[in-house]
Amino acid sequence: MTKPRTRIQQRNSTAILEAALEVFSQHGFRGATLDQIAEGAGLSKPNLLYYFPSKEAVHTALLSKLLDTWLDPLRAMNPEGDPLTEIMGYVRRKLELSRDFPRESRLFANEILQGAPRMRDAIAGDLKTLVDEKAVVLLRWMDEGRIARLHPVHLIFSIWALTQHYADFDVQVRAVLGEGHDPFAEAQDFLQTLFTRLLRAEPV
Amino acid sequence: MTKPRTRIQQRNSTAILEAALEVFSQHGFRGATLDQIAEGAGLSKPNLLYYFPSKEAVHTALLSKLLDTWLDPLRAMNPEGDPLTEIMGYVRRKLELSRDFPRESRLFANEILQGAPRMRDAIAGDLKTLVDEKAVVLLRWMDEGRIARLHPVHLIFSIWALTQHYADFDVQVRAVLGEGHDPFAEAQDFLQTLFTRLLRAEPV
DNA sequence: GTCTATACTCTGATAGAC
DNA sequence: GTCTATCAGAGTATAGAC
Repeated sequence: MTKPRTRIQQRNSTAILEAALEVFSQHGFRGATLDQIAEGAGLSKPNLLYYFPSKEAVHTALLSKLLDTWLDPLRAMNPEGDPLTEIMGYVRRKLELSRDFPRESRLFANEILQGAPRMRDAIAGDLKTLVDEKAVVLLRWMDEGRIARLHPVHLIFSIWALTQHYADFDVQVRAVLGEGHDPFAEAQDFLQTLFTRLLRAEPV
Repeated sequence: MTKPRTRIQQRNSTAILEAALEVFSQHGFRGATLDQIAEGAGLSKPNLLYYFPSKEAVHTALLSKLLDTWLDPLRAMNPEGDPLTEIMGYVRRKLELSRDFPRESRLFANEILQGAPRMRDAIAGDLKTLVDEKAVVLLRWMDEGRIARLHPVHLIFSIWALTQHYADFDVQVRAVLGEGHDPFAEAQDFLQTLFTRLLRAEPV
């Protein structure tokens, strides 16, 4: 169902993927059921399987759309820009992704938690390539003394960990903060401060 | 099966919980099956259900042991100690937990990802209480000018996010780093640097 | 205390009427 | 393109022999 032609097909395909995102992101691949997805999409189970040949196919369709979106903010980090501006922009965009697409974040988290059985290649391939490329840029900035010296790949990990935490552990974050908080607004401030302090070039 | 009496019961109970940890941490509650757990424990499925009345009971037994262990490092942060030493000690111990008990970390992550259906109370209760208590200590240290001023609860979140990332996203971390790395040793160095820079009291 | 056999439900997937 | 009916297998749980 890669190229839906009619409007009905378009609508149902979209409804299925939307419902599947909801279910897979909450229960993981094995914990999700076609019944739940079909109900969420307002279709019968056989009708769902008319659009996608199997549960696996629905999941794969979701994942393959995901990685690209996920990496866009890192791709957008400009090697020719101002280091601190570029890195802070990356942090901000990544946190916005967590805020606006928490289910996608959790879908990804579930996949990695389970050992990435359906994403191993993409991670060891496209993802690693992009990170290596950006690590070179970060290293150059460090060599030029424009940001503090740190392990560039772990620096990227730290951005992932801190931003995704607010999507993946949202329930815990809200429970611990208590009432009357805006977790993402506070996180934006906090991470701004954190990375500014971390990256400020050392006075030599 | 809270108080096993014979040695066989002790051994089987332990084997079940060990196997269940393996399965639940990888597939989440709904994705895990008693078949897998029974096989891992070397028991028949009915025999497993002799020790625990239901799948739910096995899962609950695991979770209730977990939270305490998980909070110990934070509890151990001494209000009377040297601020930087205490916080860095907490970071180190938390990362060691990730390294030594990655399955427990993933079990916890799965539970939170799924909206913490079986841990909501514990999180809004014991966990929040402990965090609030330690946040007061951190605030005092900040007021005394002994560490930099930051939102204390988000500071704790950042420690959780950064340390748990190395357990929960282990597959991704290793894939991106490539061969010839010791993720946890590198993380120890990296986080040491990160938090030292972050917390160094501002020259006023 | 432990096992075999089995009841019963859920799940992914298919067949075939409309 | 969509539905009803249905299947085979997996899933949780129980009964009852030993």
